[in-house]
Amino acid sequence: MTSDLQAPASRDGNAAMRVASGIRDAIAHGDLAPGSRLRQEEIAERFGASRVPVREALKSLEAEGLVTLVPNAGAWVSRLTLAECEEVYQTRERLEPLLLAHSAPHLSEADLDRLEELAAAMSSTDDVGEFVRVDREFHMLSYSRAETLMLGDLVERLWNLTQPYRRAYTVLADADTRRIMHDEHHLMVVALREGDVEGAARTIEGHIRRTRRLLSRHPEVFTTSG
Amino acid sequence: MTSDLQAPASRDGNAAMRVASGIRDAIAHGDLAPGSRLRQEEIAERFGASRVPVREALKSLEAEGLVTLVPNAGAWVSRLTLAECEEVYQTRERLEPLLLAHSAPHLSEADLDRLEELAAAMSSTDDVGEFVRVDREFHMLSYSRAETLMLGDLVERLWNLTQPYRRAYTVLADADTRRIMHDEHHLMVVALREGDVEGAARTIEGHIRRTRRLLSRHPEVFTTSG
DNA sequence: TGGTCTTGGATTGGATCCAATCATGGAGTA
DNA sequence: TACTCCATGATTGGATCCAATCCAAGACCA
Repeated sequence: MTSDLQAPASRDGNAAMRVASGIRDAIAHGDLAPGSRLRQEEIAERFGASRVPVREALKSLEAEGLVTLVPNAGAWVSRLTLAECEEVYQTRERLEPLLLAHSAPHLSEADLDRLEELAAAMSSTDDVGEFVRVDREFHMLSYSRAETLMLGDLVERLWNLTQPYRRAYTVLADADTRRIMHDEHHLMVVALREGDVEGAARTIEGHIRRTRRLLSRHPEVFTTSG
Repeated sequence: MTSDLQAPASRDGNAAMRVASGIRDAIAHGDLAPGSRLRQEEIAERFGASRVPVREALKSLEAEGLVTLVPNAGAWVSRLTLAECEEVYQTRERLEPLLLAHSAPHLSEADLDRLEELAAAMSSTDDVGEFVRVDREFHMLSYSRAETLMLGDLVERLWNLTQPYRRAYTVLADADTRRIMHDEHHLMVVALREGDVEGAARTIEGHIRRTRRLLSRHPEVFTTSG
Protein backbone atom coordinates (compact mmCIF):
# COMPACT_ATOMS: atom_id res chain seq x y z
CA MET A 1 0.00 0.00 0.00
CA THR A 2 2.99 2.27 0.44
CA SER A 3 3.19 4.27 -2.73
CA ASP A 4 6.96 4.02 -2.87
CA LEU A 5 6.87 0.75 -4.74
CA GLN A 6 4.33 1.80 -7.30
CA ALA A 7 5.64 4.67 -9.37
CA PRO A 8 3.00 7.36 -9.37
CA ALA A 9 1.31 7.49 -12.75
CA SER A 10 2.65 10.22 -15.00
CA ARG A 11 1.58 13.57 -13.75
CA ASP A 12 0.84 15.44 -16.94
CA GLY A 13 -2.79 16.24 -17.37
CA ASN A 14 -5.46 14.92 -15.05
CA ALA A 15 -6.22 11.26 -14.66
CA ALA A 16 -9.57 11.29 -16.44
CA MET A 17 -7.90 12.67 -19.58
CA ARG A 18 -5.19 10.01 -19.46
CA VAL A 19 -7.71 7.23 -19.04
CA ALA A 20 -9.88 8.53 -21.89
CA SER A 21 -6.89 8.78 -24.23
CA GLY A 22 -5.75 5.33 -23.24
CA ILE A 23 -9.11 3.75 -23.98
CA ARG A 24 -9.40 5.68 -27.24
CA ASP A 25 -6.02 4.41 -28.37
CA ALA A 26 -6.80 0.87 -27.29
CA ILE A 27 -9.94 0.94 -29.42
CA ALA A 28 -8.10 2.48 -32.37
CA HIS A 29 -5.34 -0.10 -32.22
CA GLY A 30 -7.76 -2.97 -32.02
CA ASP A 31 -6.83 -3.98 -28.49
CA LEU A 32 -10.43 -3.31 -27.51
CA ALA A 33 -12.83 -4.72 -30.07
CA PRO A 34 -16.32 -3.26 -30.64
CA GLY A 35 -18.71 -4.92 -28.22
CA SER A 36 -16.12 -5.45 -25.51
CA ARG A 37 -17.32 -4.80 -22.02
CA LEU A 38 -15.49 -2.14 -20.03
CA ARG A 39 -15.38 -2.78 -16.28
CA GLN A 40 -14.60 0.29 -14.23
CA GLU A 41 -12.42 -1.43 -11.67
CA GLU A 42 -10.40 -3.25 -14.30
CA ILE A 43 -9.68 -0.01 -16.15
CA ALA A 44 -8.91 1.80 -12.92
CA GLU A 45 -6.30 -0.78 -11.97
CA ARG A 46 -4.83 -0.83 -15.47
CA PHE A 47 -4.25 2.93 -15.34
CA GLY A 48 -3.29 3.12 -11.69
CA ALA A 49 -6.22 5.34 -10.77
CA SER A 50 -9.42 5.03 -8.80
CA ARG A 51 -12.85 4.52 -10.33
CA VAL A 52 -13.88 8.17 -10.15
CA PRO A 53 -11.70 9.47 -13.00
CA VAL A 54 -12.55 6.29 -14.93
CA ARG A 55 -16.22 7.15 -14.74
CA GLU A 56 -15.50 10.67 -15.95
CA ALA A 57 -13.48 9.27 -18.84
CA LEU A 58 -16.29 6.91 -19.79
CA LYS A 59 -18.69 9.87 -19.79
CA SER A 60 -16.46 11.70 -22.25
CA LEU A 61 -16.11 8.67 -24.47
CA GLU A 62 -19.86 8.16 -24.43
CA ALA A 63 -20.35 11.71 -25.65
CA GLU A 64 -17.92 10.96 -28.46
CA GLY A 65 -19.93 7.89 -29.37
CA LEU A 66 -17.00 5.55 -28.84
CA VAL A 67 -18.53 3.92 -25.78
CA THR A 68 -22.11 2.94 -25.00
CA LEU A 69 -23.10 3.51 -21.40
CA VAL A 70 -26.11 1.78 -19.87
CA PRO A 71 -27.18 2.97 -16.39
CA ASN A 72 -26.67 0.38 -13.69
CA ALA A 73 -25.41 -2.10 -16.21
CA GLY A 74 -22.07 -0.99 -17.55
CA ALA A 75 -20.09 0.27 -20.51
CA TRP A 76 -19.34 -1.34 -23.84
CA VAL A 77 -17.21 -0.34 -26.80
CA SER A 78 -19.74 0.88 -29.34
CA ARG A 79 -20.44 -1.44 -32.23
CA LEU A 80 -21.61 -0.10 -35.58
CA THR A 81 -23.92 -1.71 -38.07
CA LEU A 82 -23.25 -1.28 -41.77
CA ALA A 83 -25.99 1.35 -41.99
CA GLU A 84 -24.51 3.29 -39.10
CA CYS A 85 -21.05 3.15 -40.61
CA GLU A 86 -22.45 4.45 -43.89
CA GLU A 87 -24.04 7.29 -41.95
CA VAL A 88 -20.66 8.25 -40.53
CA TYR A 89 -19.19 8.23 -44.03
CA GLN A 90 -22.06 10.35 -45.37
CA THR A 91 -21.37 12.82 -42.60
CA ARG A 92 -17.65 12.84 -43.34
CA GLU A 93 -18.47 13.37 -47.01
CA ARG A 94 -20.13 16.65 -46.08
CA LEU A 95 -17.73 17.86 -43.42
CA GLU A 96 -14.25 16.99 -44.62
CA PRO A 97 -14.36 19.10 -47.79
CA LEU A 98 -15.32 22.04 -45.57
CA LEU A 99 -12.55 21.30 -43.10
CA LEU A 100 -10.02 20.90 -45.90
CA ALA A 101 -11.08 24.29 -47.26
CA HIS A 102 -10.32 25.78 -43.86
CA SER A 103 -6.93 24.12 -43.67
CA ALA A 104 -5.68 24.30 -47.27
CA PRO A 105 -4.72 28.01 -47.38
CA HIS A 106 -2.43 27.55 -44.38
CA LEU A 107 -0.58 24.41 -45.47
CA SER A 108 3.16 25.02 -45.79
CA GLU A 109 5.49 23.71 -48.47
CA ALA A 110 6.88 21.31 -45.89
CA ASP A 111 3.36 20.05 -45.19
CA LEU A 112 2.79 19.43 -48.90
CA ASP A 113 6.11 17.60 -49.22
CA ARG A 114 5.19 15.42 -46.29
CA LEU A 115 1.76 14.72 -47.80
CA GLU A 116 3.44 13.57 -51.00
CA GLU A 117 5.76 11.35 -48.99
CA LEU A 118 2.84 9.77 -47.18
CA ALA A 119 0.91 9.22 -50.40
CA ALA A 120 3.96 7.48 -51.87
CA ALA A 121 4.41 5.38 -48.74
CA MET A 122 0.81 4.22 -49.04
CA SER A 123 1.17 3.07 -52.63
CA SER A 124 4.34 1.15 -51.88
CA THR A 125 3.37 -0.72 -48.73
CA ASP A 126 1.61 -4.07 -48.67
CA ASP A 127 1.05 -4.18 -44.94
CA VAL A 128 -2.55 -3.34 -44.11
CA GLY A 129 -1.83 -2.06 -40.61
CA GLU A 130 0.83 0.24 -41.98
CA PHE A 131 -1.48 1.41 -44.77
CA VAL A 132 -4.29 2.29 -42.39
CA ARG A 133 -1.91 4.15 -40.09
CA VAL A 134 -0.34 6.18 -42.88
CA ASP A 135 -3.72 6.87 -44.46
CA ARG A 136 -4.92 8.42 -41.24
CA GLU A 137 -1.75 10.48 -40.89
CA PHE A 138 -2.13 11.71 -44.47
CA HIS A 139 -5.68 12.97 -44.02
CA MET A 140 -5.13 14.39 -40.55
CA LEU A 141 -2.11 16.32 -41.76
CA SER A 142 -4.16 17.78 -44.60
CA TYR A 143 -6.61 19.11 -41.98
CA SER A 144 -4.05 20.09 -39.40
CA ARG A 145 -3.79 23.77 -40.34
CA ALA A 146 -7.50 24.45 -39.95
CA GLU A 147 -8.16 26.78 -37.04
CA THR A 148 -11.58 25.65 -36.01
CA LEU A 149 -13.59 25.57 -32.83
CA MET A 150 -15.11 22.15 -33.22
CA LEU A 151 -15.01 21.04 -36.85
CA GLY A 152 -11.52 19.58 -36.58
CA ASP A 153 -12.28 17.66 -33.41
CA LEU A 154 -15.57 16.52 -34.86
CA VAL A 155 -13.94 15.03 -37.94
CA GLU A 156 -11.34 13.28 -35.81
CA ARG A 157 -14.11 11.75 -33.73
CA LEU A 158 -15.83 10.49 -36.86
CA TRP A 159 -12.56 8.83 -37.88
CA ASN A 160 -12.28 7.26 -34.44
CA LEU A 161 -15.78 5.83 -34.70
CA THR A 162 -14.99 3.86 -37.85
CA GLN A 163 -11.35 3.11 -37.12
CA PRO A 164 -11.99 -0.47 -35.90
CA TYR A 165 -13.65 -1.32 -39.22
CA ARG A 166 -11.21 0.45 -41.50
CA ARG A 167 -8.59 -2.26 -41.35
CA ALA A 168 -11.18 -4.96 -42.02
CA TYR A 169 -12.45 -3.56 -45.28
CA THR A 170 -9.12 -2.19 -46.45
CA VAL A 171 -8.02 -5.79 -46.91
CA LEU A 172 -10.95 -6.29 -49.24
CA ALA A 173 -9.99 -3.58 -51.71
CA ASP A 174 -8.77 -5.09 -54.97
CA ALA A 175 -5.77 -3.78 -56.89
CA ASP A 176 -7.85 -1.47 -59.10
CA THR A 177 -9.58 0.12 -56.13
CA ARG A 178 -6.28 0.68 -54.38
CA ARG A 179 -4.87 2.24 -57.50
CA ILE A 180 -7.80 4.64 -57.67
CA MET A 181 -7.38 5.57 -54.01
CA HIS A 182 -3.73 6.35 -54.59
CA ASP A 183 -4.61 8.45 -57.62
CA GLU A 184 -7.10 10.40 -55.55
CA HIS A 185 -4.52 11.06 -52.86
CA HIS A 186 -2.09 12.25 -55.47
CA LEU A 187 -4.70 14.44 -57.16
CA MET A 188 -5.46 16.03 -53.84
CA VAL A 189 -1.84 16.95 -53.22
CA VAL A 190 -1.58 18.40 -56.72
CA ALA A 191 -4.69 20.52 -56.23
CA LEU A 192 -3.39 21.73 -52.88
CA ARG A 193 -0.05 22.68 -54.44
CA GLU A 194 -1.84 24.67 -57.12
CA GLY A 195 -3.89 26.47 -54.48
CA ASP A 196 -7.04 24.97 -55.98
CA VAL A 197 -9.06 24.66 -52.77
CA GLU A 198 -12.27 23.90 -54.61
CA GLY A 199 -10.60 21.11 -56.56
CA ALA A 200 -9.05 19.59 -53.45
CA ALA A 201 -12.43 19.72 -51.70
CA ARG A 202 -14.13 17.95 -54.58
CA THR A 203 -11.41 15.32 -54.63
CA ILE A 204 -11.71 14.50 -50.95
CA GLU A 205 -15.48 14.36 -51.27
CA GLY A 206 -15.23 11.89 -54.12
CA HIS A 207 -12.63 9.91 -52.22
CA ILE A 208 -14.87 9.47 -49.19
CA ARG A 209 -17.87 8.75 -51.39
CA ARG A 210 -15.99 6.04 -53.24
CA THR A 211 -14.84 4.51 -49.97
CA ARG A 212 -18.39 4.51 -48.67
CA ARG A 213 -19.61 2.67 -51.75
CA LEU A 214 -16.80 0.16 -51.43
CA LEU A 215 -17.83 -0.33 -47.84
CA SER A 216 -21.48 -0.94 -48.68
CA ARG A 217 -20.43 -3.80 -50.95
CA HIS A 218 -18.87 -5.60 -48.00
CA PRO A 219 -21.55 -6.06 -45.34
CA GLU A 220 -19.74 -9.16 -44.09
CA VAL A 221 -17.37 -6.88 -42.15
CA PHE A 222 -20.25 -6.03 -39.84
CA THR A 223 -21.74 -9.44 -39.22
CA THR A 224 -21.90 -9.93 -35.46
CA SER A 225 -20.16 -13.26 -35.46
CA GLY A 226 -18.41 -12.52 -32.19
CA MET B 1 -19.02 -14.79 -21.28
CA THR B 2 -20.73 -13.89 -24.51
CA SER B 3 -23.49 -12.18 -22.59
CA ASP B 4 -21.10 -9.31 -22.00
CA LEU B 5 -21.08 -8.45 -25.65
CA GLN B 6 -24.57 -7.10 -26.13
CA ALA B 7 -25.79 -4.17 -24.09
CA PRO B 8 -29.24 -4.41 -22.53
CA ALA B 9 -31.90 -1.77 -23.11
CA SER B 10 -31.35 1.59 -21.55
CA ARG B 11 -32.98 2.80 -18.37
CA ASP B 12 -32.84 6.45 -17.54
CA GLY B 13 -32.68 8.20 -14.24
CA ASN B 14 -29.16 8.64 -12.95
CA ALA B 15 -28.12 11.88 -11.37
CA ALA B 16 -25.37 12.84 -13.81
CA MET B 17 -27.90 12.77 -16.65
CA ARG B 18 -30.34 14.94 -14.71
CA VAL B 19 -27.65 17.47 -13.87
CA ALA B 20 -26.41 17.62 -17.47
CA SER B 21 -29.93 18.15 -18.80
CA GLY B 22 -30.56 20.79 -16.19
CA ILE B 23 -27.47 22.77 -17.10
CA ARG B 24 -28.18 22.37 -20.81
CA ASP B 25 -31.67 23.76 -20.35
CA ALA B 26 -30.44 26.59 -18.15
CA ILE B 27 -28.02 27.62 -20.91
CA ALA B 28 -30.68 27.30 -23.60
CA HIS B 29 -33.16 29.41 -21.63
CA GLY B 30 -30.62 32.10 -20.94
CA ASP B 31 -30.50 31.49 -17.20
CA LEU B 32 -26.80 30.72 -17.61
CA ALA B 33 -25.13 33.22 -19.92
CA PRO B 34 -22.01 32.37 -21.95
CA GLY B 35 -18.97 33.06 -19.82
CA SER B 36 -20.69 32.23 -16.53
CA ARG B 37 -18.59 30.29 -14.10
CA LEU B 38 -19.91 26.93 -12.99
CA ARG B 39 -18.93 25.97 -9.44
CA GLN B 40 -19.29 22.28 -8.72
CA GLU B 41 -20.55 22.65 -5.18
CA GLU B 42 -23.12 25.26 -6.15
CA ILE B 43 -24.51 23.02 -8.89
CA ALA B 44 -24.46 20.00 -6.61
CA GLU B 45 -26.55 21.79 -4.01
CA ARG B 46 -28.92 23.16 -6.64
CA PHE B 47 -29.67 19.67 -7.92
CA GLY B 48 -29.56 17.97 -4.53
CA ALA B 49 -26.63 15.75 -5.45
CA SER B 50 -23.00 15.42 -4.51
CA ARG B 51 -20.12 16.71 -6.58
CA VAL B 52 -19.30 13.39 -8.22
CA PRO B 53 -22.26 13.25 -10.61
CA VAL B 54 -21.81 16.97 -11.21
CA ARG B 55 -18.27 16.34 -12.43
CA GLU B 56 -19.50 13.59 -14.73
CA ALA B 57 -22.15 15.92 -16.10
CA LEU B 58 -19.58 18.64 -16.73
CA LYS B 59 -17.45 16.11 -18.61
CA SER B 60 -20.37 15.32 -20.90
CA LEU B 61 -21.15 18.97 -21.47
CA GLU B 62 -17.51 19.67 -22.25
CA ALA B 63 -17.56 16.96 -24.92
CA GLU B 64 -20.65 18.64 -26.37
CA GLY B 65 -18.81 21.95 -26.45
CA LEU B 66 -21.34 23.67 -24.21
CA VAL B 67 -18.93 23.98 -21.31
CA THR B 68 -15.23 24.80 -21.20
CA LEU B 69 -13.28 22.88 -18.59
CA VAL B 70 -9.89 24.08 -17.37
CA PRO B 71 -7.91 21.63 -15.20
CA ASN B 72 -7.52 22.78 -11.63
CA ALA B 73 -9.31 26.00 -12.40
CA GLY B 74 -12.97 25.33 -13.11
CA ALA B 75 -15.76 25.25 -15.65
CA TRP B 76 -17.35 28.03 -17.64
CA VAL B 77 -20.26 28.19 -20.06
CA SER B 78 -18.60 28.30 -23.47
CA ARG B 79 -18.60 31.65 -25.22
CA LEU B 80 -18.47 31.87 -29.00
CA THR B 81 -16.83 34.50 -31.14
CA LEU B 82 -18.51 35.58 -34.36
CA ALA B 83 -16.08 33.46 -36.39
CA GLU B 84 -16.82 30.41 -34.27
CA CYS B 85 -20.55 30.94 -34.58
CA GLU B 86 -20.18 31.19 -38.34
CA GLU B 87 -18.28 27.89 -38.25
CA VAL B 88 -21.19 26.25 -36.49
CA TYR B 89 -23.56 27.59 -39.13
CA GLN B 90 -21.30 26.41 -41.96
CA THR B 91 -21.35 22.98 -40.37
CA ARG B 92 -25.12 23.03 -40.00
CA GLU B 93 -25.38 24.11 -43.64
CA ARG B 94 -23.72 20.85 -44.64
CA LEU B 95 -25.37 18.51 -42.18
CA GLU B 96 -28.99 19.57 -41.90
CA PRO B 97 -29.86 18.95 -45.57
CA LEU B 98 -28.50 15.43 -45.10
CA LEU B 99 -30.44 14.91 -41.89
CA LEU B 100 -33.61 16.27 -43.48
CA ALA B 101 -33.16 13.81 -46.34
CA HIS B 102 -33.04 11.01 -43.79
CA SER B 103 -36.16 12.23 -42.03
CA ALA B 104 -38.35 13.46 -44.90
CA PRO B 105 -39.51 10.08 -46.26
CA HIS B 106 -40.86 9.12 -42.83
CA LEU B 107 -42.76 12.29 -41.99
CA SER B 108 -46.48 11.62 -41.51
CA GLU B 109 -49.38 13.77 -42.68
CA ALA B 110 -49.87 14.80 -39.07
CA ASP B 111 -46.24 15.90 -38.90
CA LEU B 112 -46.66 18.02 -42.01
CA ASP B 113 -49.83 19.60 -40.64
CA ARG B 114 -48.03 20.44 -37.44
CA LEU B 115 -45.11 21.93 -39.40
CA GLU B 116 -47.55 24.16 -41.24
CA GLU B 117 -49.09 25.23 -37.94
CA LEU B 118 -45.71 26.10 -36.52
CA ALA B 119 -44.70 28.05 -39.62
CA ALA B 120 -47.92 30.03 -39.35
CA ALA B 121 -47.37 30.65 -35.64
CA MET B 122 -43.95 32.05 -36.40
CA SER B 123 -45.21 34.54 -38.94
CA SER B 124 -47.94 35.78 -36.63
CA THR B 125 -46.03 36.23 -33.37
CA ASP B 126 -44.15 39.36 -32.43
CA ASP B 127 -42.59 37.98 -29.28
CA VAL B 128 -38.94 37.11 -29.89
CA GLY B 129 -38.76 34.45 -27.18
CA GLU B 130 -41.82 32.74 -28.61
CA PHE B 131 -40.42 32.98 -32.14
CA VAL B 132 -37.11 31.38 -31.20
CA ARG B 133 -38.88 28.60 -29.32
CA VAL B 134 -41.27 27.79 -32.15
CA ASP B 135 -38.49 28.04 -34.74
CA ARG B 136 -36.53 25.37 -32.90
CA GLU B 137 -39.59 23.15 -32.58
CA PHE B 138 -40.27 23.53 -36.31
CA HIS B 139 -36.83 22.43 -37.41
CA MET B 140 -36.48 19.68 -34.83
CA LEU B 141 -39.82 18.23 -35.84
CA SER B 142 -38.73 18.20 -39.47
CA TYR B 143 -35.73 16.07 -38.42
CA SER B 144 -37.53 13.95 -35.86
CA ARG B 145 -38.25 10.97 -38.14
CA ALA B 146 -34.62 10.43 -39.08
CA GLU B 147 -33.34 7.17 -37.67
CA THR B 148 -29.70 7.99 -37.24
CA LEU B 149 -26.91 6.89 -34.98
CA MET B 150 -25.35 10.26 -34.34
CA LEU B 151 -26.36 12.75 -37.01
CA GLY B 152 -29.56 13.74 -35.23
CA ASP B 153 -27.85 14.24 -31.89
CA LEU B 154 -25.01 16.07 -33.59
CA VAL B 155 -27.33 18.60 -35.19
CA GLU B 156 -29.15 19.15 -31.92
CA ARG B 157 -25.81 19.85 -30.25
CA LEU B 158 -24.96 22.39 -32.91
CA TRP B 159 -28.28 24.12 -32.23
CA ASN B 160 -27.52 24.11 -28.51
CA LEU B 161 -24.15 25.74 -29.11
CA THR B 162 -25.66 28.77 -30.81
CA GLN B 163 -28.93 28.92 -28.88
CA PRO B 164 -27.76 31.71 -26.52
CA TYR B 165 -27.03 33.96 -29.50
CA ARG B 166 -30.10 33.14 -31.56
CA ARG B 167 -32.42 35.34 -29.58
CA ALA B 168 -29.98 38.25 -29.75
CA TYR B 169 -29.75 38.42 -33.50
CA THR B 170 -33.34 37.44 -34.18
CA VAL B 171 -34.30 40.82 -32.79
CA LEU B 172 -32.12 42.44 -35.40
CA ALA B 173 -33.87 40.93 -38.42
CA ASP B 174 -35.87 43.55 -40.29
CA ALA B 175 -39.35 42.96 -41.67
CA ASP B 176 -38.09 41.91 -45.11
CA THR B 177 -35.69 39.36 -43.67
CA ARG B 178 -38.40 37.91 -41.49
CA ARG B 179 -40.70 37.66 -44.44
CA ILE B 180 -38.07 35.74 -46.40
CA MET B 181 -37.52 33.37 -43.49
CA HIS B 182 -41.22 32.66 -43.33
CA ASP B 183 -41.33 32.05 -47.05
CA GLU B 184 -38.47 29.59 -46.75
CA HIS B 185 -40.25 27.72 -43.99
CA HIS B 186 -43.38 27.55 -46.09
CA LEU B 187 -41.45 26.42 -49.17
CA MET B 188 -39.90 23.66 -47.16
CA VAL B 189 -43.26 22.34 -46.01
CA VAL B 190 -44.54 22.43 -49.58
CA ALA B 191 -41.53 20.52 -50.88
CA LEU B 192 -41.94 17.94 -48.11
CA ARG B 193 -45.63 17.50 -48.96
CA GLU B 194 -44.75 16.90 -52.58
CA GLY B 195 -42.17 14.32 -51.59
CA ASP B 196 -39.47 16.51 -53.12
CA VAL B 197 -36.64 15.61 -50.75
CA GLU B 198 -34.01 17.25 -52.92
CA GLY B 199 -36.00 20.50 -53.00
CA ALA B 200 -36.54 20.48 -49.26
CA ALA B 201 -32.83 19.86 -48.69
CA ARG B 202 -31.88 22.78 -50.94
CA THR B 203 -34.36 25.00 -49.15
CA ILE B 204 -33.02 24.26 -45.70
CA GLU B 205 -29.47 24.76 -46.96
CA GLY B 206 -30.34 28.17 -48.35
CA HIS B 207 -32.22 29.02 -45.17
CA ILE B 208 -29.21 28.32 -42.95
CA ARG B 209 -26.90 30.06 -45.39
CA ARG B 210 -29.06 33.17 -45.35
CA THR B 211 -29.18 33.15 -41.57
CA ARG B 212 -25.42 32.84 -41.42
CA ARG B 213 -24.99 35.87 -43.65
CA LEU B 214 -27.45 37.83 -41.58
CA LEU B 215 -25.45 36.87 -38.54
CA SER B 216 -22.14 38.02 -40.00
CA ARG B 217 -23.61 41.46 -40.51
CA HIS B 218 -24.19 41.79 -36.76
CA PRO B 219 -20.87 41.30 -34.99
CA GLU B 220 -22.09 43.47 -32.12
CA VAL B 221 -23.97 40.45 -30.76
CA PHE B 222 -20.63 38.89 -29.85
CA THR B 223 -18.88 41.82 -28.26
CA THR B 224 -17.78 40.69 -24.81
CA SER B 225 -19.35 43.56 -22.97
CA GLY B 226 -20.39 41.39 -20.06
C1' DT C 1 -40.95 -31.53 -13.59
C1' DG C 2 -41.48 -26.86 -14.46
C1' DG C 3 -42.06 -22.33 -12.89
C1' DT C 4 -41.51 -18.77 -9.41
C1' DC C 5 -39.16 -16.77 -5.58
C1' DT C 6 -35.24 -15.72 -3.04
C1' DT C 7 -30.68 -14.92 -1.94
C1' DG C 8 -25.90 -14.09 -2.78
C1' DG C 9 -22.16 -12.09 -5.42
C1' DA C 10 -20.68 -8.74 -8.66
C1' DT C 11 -20.93 -4.21 -10.49
C1' DT C 12 -22.32 0.36 -10.89
C1' DG C 13 -23.88 4.89 -8.63
C1' DG C 14 -23.29 8.33 -5.01
C1' DA C 15 -21.43 10.60 -0.75
C1' DT C 16 -17.86 11.94 2.14
C1' DC C 17 -13.21 12.78 3.19
C1' DC C 18 -8.47 14.09 2.03
C1' DA C 19 -4.84 15.95 -1.12
C1' DA C 20 -3.29 19.03 -4.72
C1' DT C 21 -3.58 23.28 -7.00
C1' DC C 22 -4.59 28.02 -7.86
C1' DA C 23 -5.92 32.82 -6.92
C1' DT C 24 -5.79 36.58 -3.67
C1' DG C 25 -4.12 39.77 -0.51
C1' DG C 26 -0.96 41.50 2.74
C1' DA C 27 3.74 41.99 4.68
C1' DG C 28 8.33 43.13 3.80
C1' DT C 29 12.01 45.40 1.15
C1' DA C 30 14.70 48.07 -2.32
C1' DT D 1 5.82 53.62 -4.51
C1' DA D 2 6.23 49.41 -6.76
C1' DC D 3 7.73 44.82 -6.74
C1' DT D 4 8.50 40.18 -4.77
C1' DC D 5 7.44 36.62 -1.79
C1' DC D 6 4.73 33.96 1.09
C1' DA D 7 0.70 32.51 3.63
C1' DT D 8 -4.14 31.54 3.53
C1' DG D 9 -8.59 30.48 1.82
C1' DA D 10 -11.28 28.70 -1.90
C1' DT D 11 -11.87 25.28 -5.42
C1' DT D 12 -10.97 21.36 -8.00
C1' DG D 13 -9.09 16.40 -8.34
C1' DG D 14 -8.84 11.76 -6.43
C1' DA D 15 -9.55 7.83 -3.15
C1' DT D 16 -12.23 5.23 -0.15
C1' DC D 17 -16.42 3.78 1.70
C1' DC D 18 -21.37 2.79 1.50
C1' DA D 19 -25.87 2.17 -0.97
C1' DA D 20 -28.59 0.70 -4.92
C1' DT D 21 -29.16 -2.27 -8.68
C1' DC D 22 -28.75 -6.24 -11.60
C1' DC D 23 -27.84 -11.07 -12.80
C1' DA D 24 -27.65 -15.84 -11.92
C1' DA D 25 -27.95 -19.97 -9.41
C1' DG D 26 -30.40 -22.65 -6.38
C1' DA D 27 -34.39 -23.50 -3.15
C1' DC D 28 -39.16 -24.07 -2.76
C1' DC D 29 -43.78 -25.33 -4.10
C1' DA D 30 -47.73 -26.62 -6.96
